[in-house]
Order: sequence, then structure tokens, then C-alpha cells
Amino acid sequence: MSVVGMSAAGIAVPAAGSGRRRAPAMAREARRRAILDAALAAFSTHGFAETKLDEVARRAGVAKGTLYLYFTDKEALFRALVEETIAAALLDADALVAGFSGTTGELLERLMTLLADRVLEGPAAALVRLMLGEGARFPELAVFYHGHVVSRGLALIRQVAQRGLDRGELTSDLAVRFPQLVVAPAILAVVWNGLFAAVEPLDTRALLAAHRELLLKGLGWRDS
Amino acid sequence: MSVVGMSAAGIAVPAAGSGRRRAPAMAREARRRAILDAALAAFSTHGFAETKLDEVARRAGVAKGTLYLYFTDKEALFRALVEETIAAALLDADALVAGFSGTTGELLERLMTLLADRVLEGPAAALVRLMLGEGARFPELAVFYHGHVVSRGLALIRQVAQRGLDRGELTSDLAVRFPQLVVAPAILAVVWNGLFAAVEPLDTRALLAAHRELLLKGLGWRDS
Amino acid sequence: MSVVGMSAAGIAVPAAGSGRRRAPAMAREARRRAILDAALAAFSTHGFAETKLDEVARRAGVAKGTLYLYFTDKEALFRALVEETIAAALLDADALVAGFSGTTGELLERLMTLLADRVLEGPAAALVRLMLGEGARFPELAVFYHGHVVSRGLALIRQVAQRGLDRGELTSDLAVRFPQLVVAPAILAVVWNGLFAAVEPLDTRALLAAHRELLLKGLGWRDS
Amino acid sequence: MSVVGMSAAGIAVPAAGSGRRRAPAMAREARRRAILDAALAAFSTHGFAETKLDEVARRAGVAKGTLYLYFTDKEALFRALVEETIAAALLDADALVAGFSGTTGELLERLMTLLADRVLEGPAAALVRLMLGEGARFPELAVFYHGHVVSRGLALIRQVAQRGLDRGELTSDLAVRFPQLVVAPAILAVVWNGLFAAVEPLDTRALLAAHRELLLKGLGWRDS
DNA sequence: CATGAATGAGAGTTCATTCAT
DNA sequence: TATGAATGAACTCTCATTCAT
Repeated sequence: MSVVGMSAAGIAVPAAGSGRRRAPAMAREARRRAILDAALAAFSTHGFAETKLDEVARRAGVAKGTLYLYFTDKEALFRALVEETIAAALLDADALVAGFSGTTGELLERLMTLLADRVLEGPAAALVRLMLGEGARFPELAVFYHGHVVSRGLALIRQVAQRGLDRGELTSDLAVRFPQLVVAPAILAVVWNGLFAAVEPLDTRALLAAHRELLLKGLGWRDS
Repeated sequence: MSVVGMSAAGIAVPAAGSGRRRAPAMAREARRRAILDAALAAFSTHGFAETKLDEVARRAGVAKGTLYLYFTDKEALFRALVEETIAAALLDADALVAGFSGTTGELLERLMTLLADRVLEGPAAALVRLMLGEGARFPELAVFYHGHVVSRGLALIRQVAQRGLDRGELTSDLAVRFPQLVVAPAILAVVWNGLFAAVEPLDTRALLAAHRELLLKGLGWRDS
Repeated sequence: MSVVGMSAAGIAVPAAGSGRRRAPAMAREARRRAILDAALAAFSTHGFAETKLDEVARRAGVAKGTLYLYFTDKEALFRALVEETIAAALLDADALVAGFSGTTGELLERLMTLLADRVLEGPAAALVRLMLGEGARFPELAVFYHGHVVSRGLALIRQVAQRGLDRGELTSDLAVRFPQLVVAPAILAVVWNGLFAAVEPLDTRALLAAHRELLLKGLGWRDS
Repeated sequence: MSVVGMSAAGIAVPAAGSGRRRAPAMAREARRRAILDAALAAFSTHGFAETKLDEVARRAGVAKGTLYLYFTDKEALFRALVEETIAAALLDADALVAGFSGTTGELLERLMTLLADRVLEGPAAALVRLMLGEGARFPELAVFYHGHVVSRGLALIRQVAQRGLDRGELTSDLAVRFPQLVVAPAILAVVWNGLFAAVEPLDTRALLAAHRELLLKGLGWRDS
């Protein structure tokens, strides 16, 4: 499965015979994707510093030098990986919130499911973990991540919480003031499964369900 | 300030000029501590792989070779750092819970303050962050950490939650079943401040206060 | 300006549209020349080892792979450059000496002017400098250079010196025995301008004029 | 034979027991010298770019990493080589001129012998050749070389020439105006032997003797 | 015990050369 | 024939580890 391009967004296929003999145009993108996939696997297994580009190249099925045709250097590869992979992650959540008409309790459940499906499992989880682990050493990346993922995610939560207040479904504004509290268990779950999966696996969905229950009650839910 | 030895145990200073040149038995321990302190500073700044032993030695005020008189290799130093530093962290919490006689709500507040003071700030936070970042690459260390810190911490929470249930102060057993929910915001705070302190600092104490409010309400608190 | 083909030989331009797509037989030669020109520029700027074939290709306006259709490898390109470019340099000098009827002093002046115009300035100087710098690493090339340029040049000088003796214009046979003494300042000038042009430029022509004066006097010139 | 420290200048030996246990102090210098010697051999054989540090290390009898304890990088090694080796070269010439009391013709002969002995043969010749070959790619080095060697050398020549004029031994001031003419044959000899030693060796001393003869006559020598 | 110079395996990166299109 | 993406050998430089002093 490819990491990038999760949304079925049609990538503009270059018009046939556009240039001189530009046939590979698509192969180029596929190869780039293969490299990013390989990089994700390698980086999330070994971390940035311990990942050898030899391994990335091998996994991607290309020669080591080929990496440099697509990315300036190891760091650029890492950055591209984080930036391009994470981008699409929040789109569906945005869409979900925008078009939702049920109760805020239901909306919360749907969002948590989305979160669990799309972020807490699969390659995205590895990326989040990577970000958590290496972020301190890549300040710009942390800034990017904050701007493109974190702040947008928190804004979304605030929006949902405000919706609940507006509709009289919630009575506490805690989630508006501290949206982090809503995602905290998800972060914990990612971290937990990154560290202790082998020792004591955590049932992420059960945890999130319990969290939702706690949250609704804590926020003064009433089935208006 | 020394990282280890948080308990104020007075370390016997060896009588000056004990032997000919035999470094006083205890100087060994002091030096070991200096190395661990230096290692904590270095590792939490740069991560495991990017930390040069040259820097650790310099910070500790010893020669590079000396490190090897105290630790087998870089990894052993890292392991010792995590293991020895974290040990004392939970002792006070244990003591607090054992000897507490107030309401569970108050106990919870005291525990959170303790958490904030001792784990979310200062060197321990760096260690937790280090564990989060590098843990995946040190499975044994994760096992150790789980056994000595995580499971003990969660047991403590379960104990407090059960106490609340037993005393009729809480009506929900969610915290008994998912004690992780109680610490999740603390984890989030550590991670946040590790990544985004410069972009958007998080008021950890306010967050934890809000969390406590949410938690008590969510767990069906009543001032019996 | 093309480096090679200093003689104004008109090269027959092939009739347009000779075949189907067969690049006109002469376009090949033009392209080869373009590559050699590009190579001269690159090699004399960066030296052999530091010259990237990428740059040569770009300067020549061809693809990198195309270079290999014209030259076996980088070294062959370098060799061809030296060999083909230097060839024509001595022809005019030969002609000048052969057809000269004035005094040997005048001949010497004409030769020096020729030398200054054709060797000490322009692309040829770059080539000579290249030969001086890289020659030690290309022994065969040094042999070639010696055979085709150096020994012929020295022979020419000997011939002129002998002419002066025969005509009674000179009394010393030093220049016959050590013709190198005659060109030494030219070599120095090339080297000097290659190294110190920016620090302390050398007036090549003034130097050569002084050298001629010294030389004539030193060789016992008399205006027979 | 060691390249550096040609003059018997006593290198300050560190006072015994100066520091804590600083024994190697001298070994350090010896090792540095070994590396410089190895570097000279390697660089003058293969040129800068083609010289592998592996070879330098092997020749010097040290590990590759050791090179970096003495020199920042390859370029620094090259620079140090040129700068330190060339330094002492002109000292004796200075001394010779300062303390000479014979005729200028004799002085010239002595200087040429000195030149032949010290610069045109042995390791210094390799260095000069190296400078000629690589100088264009190391502009700062060329500036250094000009300032420390070339301009001082030319000044010395001017001084000798002026001495000749003052004493009435010479009548032409050509050598004062163009001191380069005096050394040109030496440069030529270095170049020649670097390129054509195998094809047609040049008798440097005979060449210089002839040059001296030419020079004296050309400069209007008279045995005042 | 302590030192820090020395070691050398290993990694990222470059670039001459190849070859499918 | 021309292309230029792909290759991978080879290089410089780093740094954990060792060991003579």
C-alpha cells in the first residue's frame, strides 16, 4: 500500500506526447512513491539517524544514487516524507464535520473512529511516532507539523465542541478551551503501541470508546 | 543539580587523604553521577544517535576513555541513565497514596500536582521524552520502563480510582478499566512541550486542572 | 569561437536534407567541436579531475550520454582535446621561418609576437596551462606533447639560431645548444598569469620585449 | 628525508614534565611531519583531486582517522603542506645575499647553485610543480605563495641586480625591471623535468650555467 | 584508575558510465 | 543517433571504541 496519495485524488496525467519523448512521467511519480514508502518503513523502524540509505534504496528497489535524483539528501527525504504523507490526513475529517447533521455525540464517535482508522493504525501511526521521536531534532518540521496538522486538528475539535454548546448538547466549554484533552488518549495510544505493543497491547478502540464516554459525561452531555 | 539521587540521601564524603592516591571509594559514585547527568543533558538534547560521547565526556569533566570505565558502551550508558534516573520517581507517589485520608478528589489533585512537579518539568521530562523518542529502538528498555514505571503508575491510578468507588465518591469504573485515560494529558503535555514549546507553549498546569475537572465529572464525582 | 580549426579551412557544409533524418555528416563534426570547446573551457577552469562531464555536456548543448558517442571516456576526451587543439599551433611558425628573408633579430621579434598572440593568450594558453598542470598524470600525453609541440618548437628555435650564426648576426651558439632558454620567459608568463593574474598581473609583451633585448645582447648580436 | 624543517632550526622542545603527562609532544610533531611527507609524495604524484587520503595515511603509517587529528580536511592538509614546506626555502638565499662580498657574477653563480640544489631538485621541486598544477584551483594559496615566495624571490633578484649596477659590474637594468627573466629558466626546468624527464631529460645545471652566461653578457657584464 | 591519541569500520554523497527508450 | 534517468563503485569524513602511557 502506498503511503502517499491516500485520497483518490486523480493526479494529473501528463498529456501523451506532451514533450519530446517524455514517457516515464508516471514512472517517475511511482518511483518517488516507492522511495517514500521505503523511507517510511525504514525511518519508523530505526529512526532518522540509524536509517541507512542503503536500506531505503534496497527496499525501494532502486540504486542508492537514485535517491539523490529525487531528494537532495537524507534530511530532505525525511522532510518530504513527513510533509507529503501527512497532508491528506485531515481532509476527510474536515469534510466529515462540514457535512454532518446528527448529534454532537454521534459526530464525536465518527471522528474518533476516523482517527482510529486513519491515524492510529497503518503507516500514518508510524509517521506520527516518527514525528514524536525526531521532531525535537527537526524544529522546522515541528513548526510545519504544528501548522499543518496540529493546529488544524485542534481547530476542528474546537468547532465540534462549539457546535455542541450551540446546540445545547454540551454544557461545559472545557473542550473549547483545551481541545488537547480530546486527543490526548489518541496520542497516548500511538505512543503506547509504539513502545509496549509487545508487552501489553492496548485496545485502542476500547480506550477511545471509554474516552468518549468519559468525555461526554465530563462535558455535561445531555441528549437534548 | 544531579539527576539521580533525588532523595536527599546524604552521601558520606570520604575522609580526605585516605590512602596514597586511591581515589576515595565514593568519588567513583560522584563521577558516575556526573557522567549520567552529562548523558541526560546530551541525550535529551540530541537524541541517542546524534549524541557524541565526546560531548558527554566534556560535560562530565572526564576523558572519553573514562566513560568506558563506568559503562560498557554507549548503549549501556543510555540504559543505565533511563533505569537509574526513573527509579525514584514513583516512590513519593506511592507514599502519598498510602498515607492519604482526604477525599479522592483532593487526592487526585495532589497526585496531579506531584506529576506536574516531578515528571512534566525538569530533567525527568527530558527522560520521558527520551524514552518516547528512542524507546522503539531499545525494546528491552521499553520492557524495563513498562515494568518499573508504567505498570506501577497505572496500578497506582487504579488504586486511587478503586478507592473512590469504594468510598462512594465515584460512580464510574472507567478509570479502573482504563487508567491510561488519567495520564493521557500528561503524556500529551510532555510531547507537546518537546515539540511545540517554541511555537505555541502549553500551560501544563491549566491543562491538568481542566483535565481533573473533566475527569471528576466524567467519572461521576459527587461530594459524598 | 571554436578552439580547433584555427586555420581558416572552409568546411564543406552538407547539402540540406540529404537523407531522411540522417544528421548531415558534417553536423557530427560540428558537434564534436562543440564538445571539445566545452571541454577546453571546463578543463582549463577546473582541471581534469574536478571537471564534471555534466558541465561539459551542458556547455556543449548535448546530453551527457552523447559525449560517449564521440569519445570513449573522460580521459579520451581530454587527450583528444590536447592533441587536436595544439596541432595547428606550430604551422604558421614553420611557414614564417621558412619564408623569412630579413635579419635574425627581426625574425626573432616576429616569432615572439606570434608566440604572444597565439600561445600566451586565448584558449591555447589555457591548454598549455592544462598540460603543465595535468601532464604529469598523463604520461602518454606528455610524450605526445613533447613529440608534436615541444621538440618541433625547439627545432625551430635551433634553426633560427643557426641561421643567425650562419649569417654572422650572432656569435654565440648558446641558443643552439639550449633553445629552451629562448622560450623560458614565455613559459613563465603562462604560468604566472595562470597563478598570479589577480595579484600582480604580468605584462607579457613587455617581458618578451625585454627578453629579446637580453637575448640578442647575450648572444652577441651585431647588426652585421 | 623530511620535507619540513629543512633549516636546522631547533624546534622548541617542550620542557620536560611541563603538563600532566605530556610525553608525546615530540612524537606529535614527528607524526605531523610524517603525514606532510606522505602528503607531498602523494599529492605530487597524483595531484590534489586524485590523491586518496587512504594512500596518504598508509604512507605516513597512520590510520585514516588520524589525519583528521592533525588537519581539518584534505584541503587544509594540502595548504599546510605548501605553506610550511616552502617557508624555509628562501632563508638561506637571503643570508647568502646579505653576507656576500664577491663580484656580482660570482653571487649570481652561487644563487643559481642554491636554486638548483634546493628548489629544482628534491621534494621542493615537487612542491613547486604542485603549486603550478593546482594553484589555479586554490586562489588563496596562490596569493600566499606569491606573497611568501615569489615576491620575496624577485625582490632578492632585484637587489642583486641593483648591486651589480651600483658596483659598475652591470650596465643594463633589465634584470631590475624584469627579475622574472632571471628565474624563467629555473621554472622551465622544473616544468620540463615534471613532464619530459622520461622522454628527454634536461640537464638543469648545464642549462642554468648557460643561462648565467647569457644573462651576464646580456646585462652588460664587465669584470670591473 | 584516568587519559586522550589513535584506530578503522561505516555512512552519506558524488559522478563517470550505461542503456532502455 | 540522442537522450538523461539510473547505476554503484569509490571517496571523504565521523565517531564509538581501544590501549599505551
